[in-house]
Amino acid sequence: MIPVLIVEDHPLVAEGLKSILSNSAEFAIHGLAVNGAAFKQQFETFKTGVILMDIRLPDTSGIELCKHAVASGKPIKVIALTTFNQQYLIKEMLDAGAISYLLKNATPDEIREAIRLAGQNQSMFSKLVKQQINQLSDKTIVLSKREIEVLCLIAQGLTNIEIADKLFISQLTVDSHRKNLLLKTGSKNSAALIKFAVDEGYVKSRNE
Amino acid sequence: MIPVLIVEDHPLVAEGLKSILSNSAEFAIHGLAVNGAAFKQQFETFKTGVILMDIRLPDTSGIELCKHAVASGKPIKVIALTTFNQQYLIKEMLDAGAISYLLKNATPDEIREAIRLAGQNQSMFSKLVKQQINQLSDKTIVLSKREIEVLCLIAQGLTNIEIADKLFISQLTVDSHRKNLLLKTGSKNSAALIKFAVDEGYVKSRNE
DNA sequence: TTAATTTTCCCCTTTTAAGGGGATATCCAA
DNA sequence: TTGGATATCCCCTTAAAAGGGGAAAATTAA
Repeated sequence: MIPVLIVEDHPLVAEGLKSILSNSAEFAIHGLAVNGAAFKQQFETFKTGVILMDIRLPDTSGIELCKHAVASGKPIKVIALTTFNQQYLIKEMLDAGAISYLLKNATPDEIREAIRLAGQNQSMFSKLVKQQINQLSDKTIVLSKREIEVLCLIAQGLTNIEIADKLFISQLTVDSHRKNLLLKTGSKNSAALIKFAVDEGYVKSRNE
Repeated sequence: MIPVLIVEDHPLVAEGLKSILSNSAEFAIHGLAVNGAAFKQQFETFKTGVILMDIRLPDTSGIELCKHAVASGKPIKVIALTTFNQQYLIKEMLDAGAISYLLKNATPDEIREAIRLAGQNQSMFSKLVKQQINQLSDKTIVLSKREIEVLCLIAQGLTNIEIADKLFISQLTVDSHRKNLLLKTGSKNSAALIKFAVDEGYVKSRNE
């Protein structure tokens, strides 16, 4: 019997998880935390088992909570369960010590299997997540702080001159940054660059 | 007893919905459709009741299915249930005949209440959706089909000449569309336009 | 069957971005 | 302390987008 702690702020998804885990005697639901505060409280009495961890939470991020859980030294495993398939989130979550990373379109069978595997210290990733992880090792696009700064201003519709004014640097410098952004991201022009930026989470869409 | 047809491709959410509706004798789940094809089949035998309709589906959109359902003339009500809070989706869904629009972070109580209300021909909207609807009456940005088509190609990084080739129209026409897009959306340039497009859901982010 | 919108096409000029280099301080990490 | 990346600045040319019009078919809606 594997104890499971669910961290999930969407009631519907939480309900779904409870439903698919409670049909079987294999799993014992320790509790449901709808935010970081609730999690920390419930984690106190959680001695061993598996945590199903949402990443975006009202008051904090699942990445922080995962670090918290791992740092406790308890024999627990964290499975990330989220809608977000961004490279940088996957990387941070795995760096934080998560053993598996599933997307929310996962089937009940996949989730149950991931929990079983976690008990045996084995990983499991959604197909799309695997692709992202493979790309992680190949070509890691690393944008510098300044480049990200410029990128965000481009996304706001500023021209190079306006960006230069805002950052107190020469227009030529902004020009360089922009060229490097296109080069590094493999984008053909500003439009494609911004699309990339939103996809990769450098620029946040209003709906994320 | 209200018959309910669920249209939802995320297994977890579907499971959650089944769970919160099956506890009560008030609702009778007619079926679960995970895509448009399945919906059309199951809709054949659905005489009256409420449809919980996801918008983004693997093979079609909930907007199309809603139109289909309304056109049938059967005494049914459609409730949109989705993660997307974009103005144009809300508008299209309501235009298609949906009575209510809920976000997926809705509570079980809210969902049950929305179904009851739908049976009495009354609407219900999530808080954030209400805000969007209020803004709708103010300034409604309506992009034409062709404009959206061009917009998506711009987001892919194509130049006007490439878009013209792809759509078998003159480069000058694409130029016009692009100008109108900037004008209608109030964007200063392509970068801002693409940001707007992702925000409003005209262009899908990889992570949505 | 009008009227309105959409789609298509065209003129013009100016501004901005993109593509091709290069160069020098600075800062960070091996 | 010595590379390597970063951030800054500069040259050049070409391509593309933006800004300002206008106008005729084709659809769509009233």
